[in-house]
Amino acid sequence: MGVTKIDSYSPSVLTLSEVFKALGHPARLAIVQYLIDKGTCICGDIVDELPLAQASISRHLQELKNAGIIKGQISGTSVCYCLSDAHLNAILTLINSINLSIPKSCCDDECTS
Amino acid sequence: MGVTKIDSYSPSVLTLSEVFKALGHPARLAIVQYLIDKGTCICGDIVDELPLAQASISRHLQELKNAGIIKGQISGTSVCYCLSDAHLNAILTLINSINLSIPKSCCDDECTS
DNA sequence: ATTATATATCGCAATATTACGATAAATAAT
DNA sequence: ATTATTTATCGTAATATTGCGATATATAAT
Repeated sequence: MGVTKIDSYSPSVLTLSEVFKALGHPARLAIVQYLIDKGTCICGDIVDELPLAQASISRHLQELKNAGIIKGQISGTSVCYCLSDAHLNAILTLINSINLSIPKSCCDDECTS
Repeated sequence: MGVTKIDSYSPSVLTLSEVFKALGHPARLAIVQYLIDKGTCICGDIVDELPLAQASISRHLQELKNAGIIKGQISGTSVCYCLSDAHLNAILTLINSINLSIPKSCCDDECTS
């Protein structure tokens, strides 16, 4: 995160920003959307889905787990992941359903730059 | 973002992950929460609120603007910022109202590590 | 026991982020 | 015109993130 002054923020802001940060990478968001669609996955499912090495997928899954977004259950040699919180599922489908429609220059006529 | 393979994701995943990424820093989330509370701010308001230099606050405001989360309107020597999308406000208050309750180890008894 | 399968971790290189002071730019006030 | 005031940008150093191959670990199958 660069050189963030992590001690200067409230715990709730820190926790919530960690959740957003975890969702703020396209690979991890794609994993979450896969879970919204299919319910569960194992690491290999995502390896087949995204153009990343197995080690990289595993790292992304760990980060989602650390942020509390997914949880994993060991099942034989594999680990079955799912969304850890029903609220999160609701939030994400809500966000997806909304027309975010964010043009890169939202207000060129009234903004500084 | 390190070495992300940015060409391998759908535009919607990329856009949405950029929004999350922008919210994924405590200073920027604190700015957004300030805007939810007060409606508007100028750069100096946030400089008084957070323990960061003016240059750093300005950079964070630019990033929120680039992600389409806030917009700014020039007013004299200052720039008045506000949330750019009513939906976003709704999403954020929703998220804040939900008991996210994300323990760091959500499922130690069933997880790999 | 050996081999196959699945996931996690290590070590490294490339890149991105963060923060700061200094400075530029642009309007407002005297 | 000069001086404040406010925000944006530049340059730089410190740190974090990302991705990969290689390897470790752990269960399942033969």
